[in-house]
Amino acid sequence: MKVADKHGRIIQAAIKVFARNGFFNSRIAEIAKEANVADGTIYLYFNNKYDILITIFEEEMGKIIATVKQELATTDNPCEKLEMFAFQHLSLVEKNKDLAEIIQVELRQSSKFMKEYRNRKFAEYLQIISSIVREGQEKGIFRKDVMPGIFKRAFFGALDEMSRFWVLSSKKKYGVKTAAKQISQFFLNGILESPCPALSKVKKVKTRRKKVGKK
Amino acid sequence: MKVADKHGRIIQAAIKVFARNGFFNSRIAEIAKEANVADGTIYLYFNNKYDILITIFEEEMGKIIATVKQELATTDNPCEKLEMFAFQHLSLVEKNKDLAEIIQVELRQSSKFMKEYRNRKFAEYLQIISSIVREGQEKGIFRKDVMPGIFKRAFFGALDEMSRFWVLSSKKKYGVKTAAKQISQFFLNGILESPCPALSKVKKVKTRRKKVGKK
DNA sequence: AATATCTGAATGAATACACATTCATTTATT
DNA sequence: AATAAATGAATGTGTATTCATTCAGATATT
Repeated sequence: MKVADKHGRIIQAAIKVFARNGFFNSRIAEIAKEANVADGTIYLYFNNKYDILITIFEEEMGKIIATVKQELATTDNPCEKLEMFAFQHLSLVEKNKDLAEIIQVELRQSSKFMKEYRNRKFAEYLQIISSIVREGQEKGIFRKDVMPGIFKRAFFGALDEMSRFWVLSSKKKYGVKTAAKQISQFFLNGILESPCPALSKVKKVKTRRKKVGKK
Repeated sequence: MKVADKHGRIIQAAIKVFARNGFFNSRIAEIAKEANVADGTIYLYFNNKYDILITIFEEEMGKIIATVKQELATTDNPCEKLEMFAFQHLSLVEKNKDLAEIIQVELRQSSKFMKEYRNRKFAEYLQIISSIVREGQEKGIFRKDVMPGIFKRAFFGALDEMSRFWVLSSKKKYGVKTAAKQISQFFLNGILESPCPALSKVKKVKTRRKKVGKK
């Protein structure tokens, strides 16, 4: 039971190798070597190279969603939930650099199948955010004109880009806590010190123009 | 001068084909066919397949940065600049779906070179955002505790994720204007209706904890 | 307890094939 | 006629996948 669990070893090796070279530039032989397994052995556990990638996503993403949901259940304050989500997300990325890189970089391959696939799993993850927003709106804490569907993407996107920075550059200028705090504060309070001056008396009339409704 | 400009035709064909299949799943033969050119002709204009991708990025990204900078010069109100940036970004994505998909999906390939590459060009683009923030802070409009380096990523990330949604799903639930308006409002004003209740009297002491200064 | 038989997980050399790139030839331009 | 541009069939390489073979351990036979 020490050298066993080939499945797990292959997955872990693949995460490492895919993160290192990218999916298309990774050789099955390299994964096999990393896992201390023969090339052919991989095909006893996976149908093909692509199947390994899918499995990584499937198995690991599930864990993440579960972890986050569980953590959020410890408070019912929407503001705090948002901040917790940010912190959790960034922490998970930091703890699993290789996995994060694969999810961020490789799973964006435009294969039709992957598009669908990513959507399904991600929908669930994004859903967490929009639920928080709706909860906050019901409690009268969040503005009613905030569209949860847009918000969830904006919030996730902000975290995601911040992660990418870490994943790709590896030299972190900001800590997880600082980043999580800042980002959730942007979204909660905005960045305005005083009300914005000209927005009412604007006259530019350049490209953009239209109403969008006061509120 | 009608059937000429092979360079341009190849680039345009490649944008289409890469967006359709992804870089690695695209065949030179397919690009050649799409451009009405012989396979070999492509090698009269480009060193190799990868060179085509680089060129797409180099040529098109430059145009975009120029356009956005020019547009922002029409106002000196930081708030408005932020909203214009959002609108411009999303508009450009909408107008160039294929290109947007390539920049979003393909250029995230983890090849070492591309990492560096993306960074250089993107730095310039992100720089635009942080400049707006600093300008706003100097004018006393934006809060001083906002870190421009984090903000630029958060803001760009929010727009980027919104774009991805459009690029991948193609069925737009929200218009460009609505999205740009919402996203810039999130960042300017936050989403709070009333001050958040518990944040002061929080006791959870779960994972996160730290200050960041009142203001 | 010793020996024979079976089993299927693991191996890695051999296979098969897709496709980027080349270049001898053809076609257009001057 | 000379030069340049374009062609596309042929080449060669790289690598995912296969499969005949091995062999450690389980099970049966004596």
